[in-house]
Amino acid sequence: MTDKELAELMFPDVTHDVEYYEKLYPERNLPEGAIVSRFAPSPTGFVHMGSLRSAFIEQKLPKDTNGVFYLRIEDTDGARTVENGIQGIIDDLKNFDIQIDEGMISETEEIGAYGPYIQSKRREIYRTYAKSLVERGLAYPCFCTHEELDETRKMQELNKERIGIYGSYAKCRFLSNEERAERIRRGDKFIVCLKSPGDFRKRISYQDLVRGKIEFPENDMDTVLIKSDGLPLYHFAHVIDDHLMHTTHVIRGEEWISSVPVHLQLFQVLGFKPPKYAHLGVVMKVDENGTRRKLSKRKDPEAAVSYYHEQGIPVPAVKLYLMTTANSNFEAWWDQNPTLGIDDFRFDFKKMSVSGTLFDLEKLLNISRNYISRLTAEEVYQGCLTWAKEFDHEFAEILEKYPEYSKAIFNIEREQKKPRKDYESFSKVKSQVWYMYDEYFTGDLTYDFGKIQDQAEIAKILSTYLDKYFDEHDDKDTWFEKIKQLSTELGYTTDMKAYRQNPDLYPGSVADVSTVIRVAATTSSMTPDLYVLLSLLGKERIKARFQKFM
RNA sequence: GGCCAGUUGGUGAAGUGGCUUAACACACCGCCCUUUCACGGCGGCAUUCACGGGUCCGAAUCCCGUACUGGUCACCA
Repeated sequence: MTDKELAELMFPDVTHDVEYYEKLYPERNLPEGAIVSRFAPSPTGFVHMGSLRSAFIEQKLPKDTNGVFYLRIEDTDGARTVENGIQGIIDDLKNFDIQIDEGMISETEEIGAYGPYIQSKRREIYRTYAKSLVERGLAYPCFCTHEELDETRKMQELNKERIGIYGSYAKCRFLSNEERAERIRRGDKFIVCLKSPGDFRKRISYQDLVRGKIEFPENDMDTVLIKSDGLPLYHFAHVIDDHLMHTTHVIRGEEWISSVPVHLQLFQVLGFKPPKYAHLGVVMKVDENGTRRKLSKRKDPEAAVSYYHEQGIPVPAVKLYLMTTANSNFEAWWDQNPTLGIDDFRFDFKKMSVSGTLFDLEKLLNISRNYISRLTAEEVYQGCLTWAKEFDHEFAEILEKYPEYSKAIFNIEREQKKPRKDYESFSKVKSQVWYMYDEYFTGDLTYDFGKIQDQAEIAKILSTYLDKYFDEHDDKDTWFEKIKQLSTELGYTTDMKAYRQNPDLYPGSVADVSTVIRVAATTSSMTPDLYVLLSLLGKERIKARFQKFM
C-alpha cells in the first residue's frame, strides 16, 4: 500500500489539496520591511498582564512599519475554552485601545482575507496539510494509547533516558502501511505524528530577536500533529497558520523557546519559510515571602487587565509603563520629547531586557500620576466622569451636576510648568476633592486642627477672619496680607524663619492660623493652595462650614 | 534528571575590553524652598557588577567551571 493510499484512508474528509490553500492565501502585498504579527490567545478567560504586554508589542511593530496586526483565537483545546472567552479578549483589547487590522471582532464575526481567524474553524486546513505529509511519508498514524505512552515514559525515567517518542520508542513509526490500514479499517483510534527527520546529535541554531543566537540539539521527537479529536496540536497549528497568514514576526512568551526546534523542523518539512521569533521574558512579581514568581492570574488582582480599567488608571499611562518595561531607552526618550507619544517612538528588540521583568505597580502609578498631571482640566473631568459612570454613580451625578465647578477644581495648580501630581488614577480623585462638594461634606466629619486645639481659639480665628478680613474679591496677595494681619492681631507670628528656629517663643504662626482655616473649610490639613480653594468654595459655603465652630 | 536561558543597588535598568571613581528612572533618607500637602531644587543611597579560575598592559564587558533562578520535557496552549 502506498503512502498516498494510506493518506486517503486516514483523511476521508479532506477534499482540497495543499495548492488550493496556497492560492487562497497569497502573499500579502505590503511595503518593504512591513511587519505582520499577531496576538494569538486561547479563550481561557481574561487577558493577563503578560499577554497584554505581548499584545502591545505585537501591535506596535506593524504600526511602526505599516504592516498588519491580527487577532487569532487558538481554541484547539476544547477543555480549556470558556464561555464568552473571545468577547472577553476583544473587550480587553478595546479597553486598552489596541486595534486589530484583521481577526475576530466578536464571538462569531471576523474581518480580513486570511481567515478563518479561529482555529476550530480551520480544521480542514490542518488536516489537508497533515494529509500531504502522510502522502510524502513524513507523518504517520500512531495507535498508542495513553497507557502505553505512560509506560514508555516510566521506563525512560527509570533508565535515565530522554523522555519522549523518538527512535525505537516511536513504535508506530515502524508499522507497515498494510498494518496501519488494517487498524484504521478496524476502527482503531489514531493520532497523526511527525516522522521526525532530526538527529539529536546534530545542533541547530536560530537568531532570536531578543536573545540573540540560541543553539539546540535538533528535534528528533515524533511530535503529535493531529490529536484523536481531529484537531491539531499547538505546534502544528502555529506553523500552518503563521505560514498561511504570512506572519513575519512571532512574538510570544519564553515558555515557547524550547519548542523552537520542533517548529523549525515543521517549517522545513512543509517547505515553508519560518518567521522571525522573539521570545519575551515573563512578567514577575515578588510575593509575600520575598521570592520571585510569575505574575499569577489567580493570586494577583493586578494581573488582570480589567483591574486597570476598574482603578481608572488611564490607558495611555499603562501603555507608557509597558513601553518602559519593553524598551529601556523609552523613558529617557519620552522625557526629552514630552510632546510626542508612544506612536512616535520606534520600538527596538535590542533594547529589550532578556530576563523576566518584575512588575512594579508603584512605578506604574508614578507614571500614571505624571500622565494625569499633564492632562487639561477638561480631560481630567472627562476621564473621571467616564470612570465614575461605570464605577461610582453618585460621584458621576455630582460631576455632571457641577461641570464647570468641577473643572475649576481639577484645574487647581495645573496650568503651570510643574503641575501638581495629586491624582494617580481616576478612582482616587474623589478622595482628593470630596470636600469641595457639599453633598459629601455632611454627617460626622473629623477635624484635626494641628497645633491649635482650643475650640474657643479656633472659633475666634474663624469669626475674626470672616468679620474683618474675608473679602471674596481679594487677589491672592491681598488675601495673604490679610491672613498675616489676622495672625498678628491674634498674637501669632508671621516670621516663619524665626518661628521655625524657636517655635516655643510663640503661641503659633501664620501657618497654624492658615491650618485652622484650611481644616475648618475642608477637614483636611493637606490640600492644594488655600486661596484658590476658598475662592472656589465661595462665601456662602465658607460661612456655613465655619459656623460649626463659632 | 536532559535540554535552553538568565544572574549589575530595595525595584526597573544603562553598559558589548580602556571615556565607569557603574548612567538614568522609581522607591527610600537628609537638607533647602514653603501658609499645609504636594511640586521643585540640592545631596545621600552598588569601592562594585552571583561565586571561583583564566585570557589580557587593562574585564561588569571575552573564555571555562560552580552556584542559584526561570523555562521546557502532554493527544495544554
